[in-house]
Amino acid sequence: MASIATRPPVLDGEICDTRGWDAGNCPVRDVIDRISGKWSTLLMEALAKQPYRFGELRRLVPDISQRMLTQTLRDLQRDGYIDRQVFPTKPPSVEYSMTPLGRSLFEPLSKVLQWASDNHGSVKAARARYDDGDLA
Amino acid sequence: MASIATRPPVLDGEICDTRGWDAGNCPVRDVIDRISGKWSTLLMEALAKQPYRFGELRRLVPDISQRMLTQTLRDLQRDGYIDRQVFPTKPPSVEYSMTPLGRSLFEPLSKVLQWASDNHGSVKAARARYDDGDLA
DNA sequence: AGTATTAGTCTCTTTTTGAGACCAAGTCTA
DNA sequence: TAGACTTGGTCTCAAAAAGAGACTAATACT
Repeated sequence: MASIATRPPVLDGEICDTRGWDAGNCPVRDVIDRISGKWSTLLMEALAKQPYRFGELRRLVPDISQRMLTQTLRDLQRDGYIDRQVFPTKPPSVEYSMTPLGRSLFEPLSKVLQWASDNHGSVKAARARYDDGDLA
Repeated sequence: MASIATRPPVLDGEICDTRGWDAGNCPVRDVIDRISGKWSTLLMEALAKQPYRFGELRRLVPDISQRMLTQTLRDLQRDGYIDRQVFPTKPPSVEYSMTPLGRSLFEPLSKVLQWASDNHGSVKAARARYDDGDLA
């Protein structure tokens, strides 16, 4: 009922029906939630090029804490994107490298990274516009 | 010096030189950090299909809080990915829709989403393997 | 009068993240 | 030989972010 003025029509649940999109129980979310952290893509980008050791990654990403580096690497390893190999030296050294699964994910992911690089200007411009307060 | 056993060689800063990759001052991070939140991709995915109103999005993503919905939408709007249009009805209704910039980002992004959907099984398998504790 | 709607904001609690000390075992330096 | 430095972490504590839920104003419906 109701029909309030010129309001756009309500289209309940159409998305769900069209592609079976149940946001609450979604395999895509299960995967994406893990790689959408602040550090995941950054570390993937590094390891996509070559294997790195713990300390090297820490120097490469200067503003990550050891705690988050450890944890993010573990998460990526758990999901099968990277491999962890311990060299029994003194002190022991640990090398992280990308798995085939990781590389297969990084392929589409790198396209997003490329987009970000290409369109950084547009995004900065949009931010400036928004911050100048023209909400008209 | 040192030369500790069979340890892989240290390749300091190679990544930086090769592609000018300064993780601390990186335009890619500036863009990625915003869209890598827990809810950003989810809302983009919804709005890529059609415009939605605030309450519709809330119902569509049942486990998002109003607070985070408001904030994530504002962030996406600020970066120019979505548009916010207020209809002066009583009570007022607000419609969110994707901008051309948003669509252009969603193109590569949807590939990652597709990958997640396709490879959910492999990721779950990797997790099971890891959790079974075979760190051999 | 009472209830429901809209799109939020405000406060309070819980979770996540960041900063930094600390660890063992060995190597290098003085 | 004492002291400092290296490795890849873990532990604790403080700060920041996120979640839960109450609350708002103006109006419509019952």
